[in-house]
Amino acid sequence: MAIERRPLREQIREELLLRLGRGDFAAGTDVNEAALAAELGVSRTPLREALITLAGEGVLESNQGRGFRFAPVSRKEFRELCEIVAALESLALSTSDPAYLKEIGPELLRLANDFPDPVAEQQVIERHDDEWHDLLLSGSSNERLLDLITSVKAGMRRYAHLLAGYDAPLEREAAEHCRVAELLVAGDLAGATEALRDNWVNGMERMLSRIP
Amino acid sequence: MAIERRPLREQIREELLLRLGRGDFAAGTDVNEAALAAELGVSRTPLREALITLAGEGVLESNQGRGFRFAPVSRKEFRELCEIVAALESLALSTSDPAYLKEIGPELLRLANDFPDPVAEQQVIERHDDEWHDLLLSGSSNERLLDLITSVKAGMRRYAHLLAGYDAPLEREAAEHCRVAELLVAGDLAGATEALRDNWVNGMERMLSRIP
DNA sequence: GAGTAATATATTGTGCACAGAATTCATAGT
DNA sequence: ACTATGAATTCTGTGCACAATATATTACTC
Repeated sequence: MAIERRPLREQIREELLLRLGRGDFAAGTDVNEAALAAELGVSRTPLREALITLAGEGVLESNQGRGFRFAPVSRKEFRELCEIVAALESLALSTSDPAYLKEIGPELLRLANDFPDPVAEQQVIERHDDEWHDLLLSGSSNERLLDLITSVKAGMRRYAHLLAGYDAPLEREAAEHCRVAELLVAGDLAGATEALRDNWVNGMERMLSRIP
Repeated sequence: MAIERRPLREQIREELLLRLGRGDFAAGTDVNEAALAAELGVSRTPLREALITLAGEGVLESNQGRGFRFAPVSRKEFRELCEIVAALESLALSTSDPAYLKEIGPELLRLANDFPDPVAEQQVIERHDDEWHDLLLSGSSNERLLDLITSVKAGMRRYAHLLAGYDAPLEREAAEHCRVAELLVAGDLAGATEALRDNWVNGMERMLSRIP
């Protein structure tokens, strides 16, 4: 058994994000610290530390005396988050080394074409999508930017389960990823950046209808 | 006496950011929780909560078993932060209501021309600059974006005291602010966005030499 | 019966204590 | 003198307890 040698607060944070992605927590509901701590088998102290981290990422809101609650979801906020991530990923891509991007282009193309089956679990699909974006941005030397993107994306997890079982857009998503990869192979960095932004905007529009 | 009715962790966070801006903490040094808590007159619990928040904003780093330390500064990271804020503020400005921007244009112009005396305290200059940027972005309806910008700027506080007493660039900063405001009054939103990005890039270059 | 005051309950915010890890210091051995 | 080993110390990570605040319930008046 590989014993975990990391602060509990980080493990708790990841566990909560996992459950959030599964839709275990309803948006807008209060967090009962004692109950949740007992369920996780930890004390309130590291749990609260994880909650504070998540509040900083926009997953939770905190009110004086009322503790934490899962931030409500809305079309408006989803649009806001997509716009932010689009801008940040565009920045990361446009400041990456073109030579490196050309090099990983084929791999990106392969991953895009190798999109998982629509009947696959939501988790699998998400992981595959994340993998593609991570590879795409792996050439950026702006570490702060990559951290920030990760953080903002954590805030988008709240919307993950709302879009489960939505197969139709998968092909379009794959097609758009291919387009980005092809432009990179062709050495057109500006075009690829534009295509990436379009991917986010289009993906956003596709998903918006599923949000209350 | 106005009794504070907010969580201690938030008050502590602000106090630490204030001291950081004054250069009270050397970059790269460890935080001694017990000592700092005693100095602030609070217990370690809310202090740690504040430290965790600041770590999420990039002000601090945390290592297992070694606690927190003030993140080291570097030209590379300063450049990264400027690029990020430039992109985020550009996004905020470009998605603002043009009519509103035209309306506040004159006020922005007035503020830009009314730049404080170079001999003024660093604090005063910073506050004035922040005020201008806040007003500029006040037309954005993307609340998440505004929060994010605030958070990233908090991470830049570590560089504030390194740039104290640097009068020469003040005029150029003012001139560039004027240019943004004039373009907004003229109704050229795209141009203003571009000018704002230039302001960040130029400001970055101006300051880079002062960083080790 | 509705509205308000008073009480009880539940839950957070903060302080505190202890165990365990990391660092420092001392000591012994080569 | 230098390295290595081990003890002592410092400090973090986590659990726990209490006080303050918010919420729910009851009692009471009109």
